[in-house]
Amino acid sequence: MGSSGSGCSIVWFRRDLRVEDNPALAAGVRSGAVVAVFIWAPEEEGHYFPGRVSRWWLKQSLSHLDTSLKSLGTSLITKRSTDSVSSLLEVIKLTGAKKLFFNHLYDPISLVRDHRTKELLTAEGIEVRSFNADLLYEPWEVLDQDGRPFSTFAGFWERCLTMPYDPEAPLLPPKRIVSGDVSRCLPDTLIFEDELEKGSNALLARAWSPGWSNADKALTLFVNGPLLEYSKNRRKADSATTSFLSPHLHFGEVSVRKAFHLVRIKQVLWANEGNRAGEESVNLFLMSIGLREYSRYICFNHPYSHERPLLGHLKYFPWVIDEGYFKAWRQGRTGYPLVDAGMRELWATGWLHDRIRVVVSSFFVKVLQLPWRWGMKYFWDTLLDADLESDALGWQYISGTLPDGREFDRIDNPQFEGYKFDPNGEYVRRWLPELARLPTEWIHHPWNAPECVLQASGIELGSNYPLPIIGIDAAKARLQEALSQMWQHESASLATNENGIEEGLGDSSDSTPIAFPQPDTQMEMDINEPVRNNPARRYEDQMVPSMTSSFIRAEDEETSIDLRISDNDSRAEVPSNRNLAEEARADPQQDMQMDRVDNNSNNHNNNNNNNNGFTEYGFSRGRRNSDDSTAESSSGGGRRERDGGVVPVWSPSSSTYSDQFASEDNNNGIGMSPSYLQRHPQSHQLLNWHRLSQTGSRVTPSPTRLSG
DNA sequence: GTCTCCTTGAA
DNA sequence: TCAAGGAGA
Repeated sequence: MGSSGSGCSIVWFRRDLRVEDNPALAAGVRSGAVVAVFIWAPEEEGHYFPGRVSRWWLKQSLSHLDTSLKSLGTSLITKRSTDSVSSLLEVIKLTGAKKLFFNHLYDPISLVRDHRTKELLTAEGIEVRSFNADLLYEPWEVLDQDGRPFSTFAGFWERCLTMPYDPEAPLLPPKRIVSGDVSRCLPDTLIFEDELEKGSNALLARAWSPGWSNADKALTLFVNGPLLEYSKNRRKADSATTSFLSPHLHFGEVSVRKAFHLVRIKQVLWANEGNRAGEESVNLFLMSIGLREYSRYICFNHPYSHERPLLGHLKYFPWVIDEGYFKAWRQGRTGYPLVDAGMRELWATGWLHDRIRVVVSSFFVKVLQLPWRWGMKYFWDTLLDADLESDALGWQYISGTLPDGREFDRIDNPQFEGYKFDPNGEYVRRWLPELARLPTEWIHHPWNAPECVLQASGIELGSNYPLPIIGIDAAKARLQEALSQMWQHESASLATNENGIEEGLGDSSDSTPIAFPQPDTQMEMDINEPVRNNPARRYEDQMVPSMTSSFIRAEDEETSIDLRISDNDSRAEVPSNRNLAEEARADPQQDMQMDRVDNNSNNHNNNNNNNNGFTEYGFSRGRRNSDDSTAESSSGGGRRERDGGVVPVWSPSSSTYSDQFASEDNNNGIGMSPSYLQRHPQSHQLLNWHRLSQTGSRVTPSPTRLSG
């Protein structure tokens, strides 16, 4: 313990559970003795307390990391906490550390927490530096020609692929770590699962191997194997040809940059060979990496995106609040075999093919018309790779609340999708044993099957397999009706507002939390459930909402963790040491964006009528300590000041930024911009006219004109 | 063959 | 929307 007390560094592990290509760890090692810390403070996550399978993964991954660290010369200090920052302070006191290094996260809770950490520790005289370990490019690096964030994935990704500099090359693992003095710092034993959960989790280890070196192996295997056929196979629900990297990526066990570089090498190789299929596969795989990047990008630029739609055009949509529907969906008893098979697979394994995620979530939003946040929360609770940013992006995409999202009023028919993704019905038969004997001809629409076929297959619709919960035609009709209701509400509200009457919840209806249903006591699964044997309570941890440890009451949910600044405020500032030219452009909105910690005091004027304790915080990544800008490069490139550099933070500054999504109304998410209208005139029917007229757009808010 | 209408896929 | 592709006139 060479340097006890003489200023060792804390390396704070979070979702970067690897020793390879870990810039924070590398910086720690470079600067001397290291104390590696993991703090388990799930209560800080509010609703988003990790689900059972996710906690299982974390447990394995931490133990794997600890083993690696031990072989390098130190070990992982684990702390159970309800407040990460005070736990850090405690560890710092006990070890005499003088520095703290960590890698960036981009979800809103982390941004607030990390900023607070930085402020408090800096005030204590601790040097705090943070790094990019999670993304190819930091969100603030990827901007359009006007220096603004992109609003569509295509633009964003195109820019990423044509950046003037490549993503940083991955770092090698340290050869050796000098351990700081942790003799006074007792690790806590972390409890990630109870006895019941242990039983449910027992089988997970057969299919998955958490831990960074396993992740590395999985990456290598994928790149040298299924990657080539990725494009061909991606439409098959049942194929084992996806990368299976997502849980590894979620916990940062594998570096996205490493994956990117490996895949790029293949791309060059295959391009030289003229292997079109291979190139196509690479592009598609990189695109899915890109979507992950984009999810962080969106979350950073719109930190409420896990709570609220980015587009406000569904503000008045009358969602169906029906827990019976919700339950049928969760249990895989909707009467649509592909949907049901997917939901049962999710239930049993915590995993779902990307295509099937689209199918079940689209069914949820369009056919059942349940509020998307319920579905997102259920995914959060059940997916092995549950990831707030990615899931928020996915559900918003499906719900059509992104500028480049799907059309809201187009319903996909699960029957046809069934024959597309599962043409032989194998997937359905695996997860719905009650349909196993049904001929392929009927497997995706048993309700059409002749009675004699059903009988021969041992199926009694409505008894051992449900009839469709709602017909697709009925769902379409209901959706149209709901949309016209929405327009009526919208115009009524517009009229009210024009009369100068403040509409009490006008700004919050879209975002008004439709509270999560009360937890069921159990799932009452009467289906064949392949993996378990103690029926009574085992599902409890998967209930939506699994908020047992949430400190947030349901009625407070939005105001507590929604961080509901007006979205003018919520757009982060440009880092103070970067992009100054862009910042300085003479655009009034940009000027407002320039408001800073120290000189802004009038930022709550933007009809932020749901002020609460949190609204005083603006979203700012800009206020960096001067030491931040002494960025050194841990990876030798040095072209960018990525390392030790820009910290995405919240600050008490409320930058009143408003980007090209004219969005002075704080609750409407992005709002629609004129350019969006030009690009997507078809979406006009879904627009919020009120907002349009406010944006200064020349578009006449007249549905007849626009829809014609 | 070519024009139109329709469906489908799409981040 | 928008592009692509199939069916049918």
